[in-house]
Amino acid sequence: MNQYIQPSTTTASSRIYDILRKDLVNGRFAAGEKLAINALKELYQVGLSPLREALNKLAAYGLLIQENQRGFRVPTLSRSELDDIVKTRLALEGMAFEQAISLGDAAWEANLLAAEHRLKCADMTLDNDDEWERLHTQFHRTLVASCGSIWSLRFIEQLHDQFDRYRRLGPKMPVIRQELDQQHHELVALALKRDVKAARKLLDEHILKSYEAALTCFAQHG
Amino acid sequence: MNQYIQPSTTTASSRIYDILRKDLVNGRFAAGEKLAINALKELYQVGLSPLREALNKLAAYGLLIQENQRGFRVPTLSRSELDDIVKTRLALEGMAFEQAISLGDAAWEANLLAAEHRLKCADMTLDNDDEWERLHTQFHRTLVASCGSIWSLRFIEQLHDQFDRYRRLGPKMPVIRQELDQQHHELVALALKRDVKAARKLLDEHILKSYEAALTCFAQHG
DNA sequence: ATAAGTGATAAAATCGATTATTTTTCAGGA
DNA sequence: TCCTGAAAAATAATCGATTTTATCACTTAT
Repeated sequence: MNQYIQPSTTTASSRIYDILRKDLVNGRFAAGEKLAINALKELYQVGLSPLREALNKLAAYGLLIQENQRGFRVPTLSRSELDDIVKTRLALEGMAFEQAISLGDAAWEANLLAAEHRLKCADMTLDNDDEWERLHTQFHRTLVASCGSIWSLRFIEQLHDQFDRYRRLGPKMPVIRQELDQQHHELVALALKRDVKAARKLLDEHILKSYEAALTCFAQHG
Repeated sequence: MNQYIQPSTTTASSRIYDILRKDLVNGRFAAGEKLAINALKELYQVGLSPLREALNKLAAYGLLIQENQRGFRVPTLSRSELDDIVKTRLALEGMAFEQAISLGDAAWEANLLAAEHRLKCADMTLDNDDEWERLHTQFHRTLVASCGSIWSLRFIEQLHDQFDRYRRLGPKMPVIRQELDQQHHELVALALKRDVKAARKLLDEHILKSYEAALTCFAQHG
């Protein structure tokens, strides 16, 4: 494992960080909203110091905006930023996937099959969205895990969180969702066949299709 | 300006963040070293709360490693990580530069010429390394500034900081330095000519040459 | 009617002290 | 001599209170 991953025993600060990160990605707070620190303190039943440390980390990570003497705000959403996120994902994730296919060993293949299977199982049980989201994130992480670039993986994860802020706002789209699920399967198949070209092409399509889905969040909301 | 930039009035936390970030990039603390928070408190004459907030942000940014209940450490340096940083820079910065040349307007051209000129002036006065570093960073930031992708710019800046941790450890190399300075001038010339292909090629060479210089930090140290 | 000032209120940032955890030290036993 | 584990010391994390800064409602002057 690499030195940039944190765990070991857990602190109030890291716990609240994980929770807030998830809540921010899930759109629990409105875009542009100012976070009232004292309210958060009550809401999450946590002290001021660990809370502020978590908020500071989230701001450095890009899930919050920090303005000196004015606390923290949720970043606004815009079509142009979504476009940027998607373009950057296409480039970074595409390269990483190609590398991952070239470099991936048997353990990676096994992880990939396992991640796909777990995701498929979660697809069946229609409730428990949270769990599906977790497995979906894990699946995409596994796709590129063997690319060999710690920094690319880091950036890709950050972009996924940003992208998901948009995607999870939109309405459920069973048709698109089904197509995306189908692509998950095909991505694994192409990856295992080491068909770099075709896999890359399909990943691009996959990202663009989910972009399509994410775009609908503007139709509904602002 | 974009919402991810912070300024306005300044707090103890943001002040100490800027200082620590610079000191970390400059190698003031040894790689792998554990930071004694109380010592930092004395050293920078700052309270515990703002200091911890700054450290948390730096950890999220990648200039520190945070381990629960064990405080903060300076990330170690390794050949393989440097390779990763350089490869990722080549990809991200290369794309961004191509875009920047395509999209840059007259204001960008003016900024570019200004940044180059300031850097050249700093080249003359051999003392004041800090100022040169600042202008050098600013020059490279300007090169890609008009690429249109907030997220790429963000990642590129992060990678520059990481790269500079290595570069600034090595010995001064006047010959390579002179070649790099020459390339700065040529990069501007090609960018203004909108010669995307040649500019991209030169930027790649530029990054690889500074990689060469950064590599020497391993010859000296570990 | 608008703009600039003023005081009250709310909120953010910071401090000093306390609590929890890790690390070190050292005595006792194999 | 080398473990082992308990006590002591050091350090990280957190809390509660204080200070500083922004915000809002209101007054006064242009």
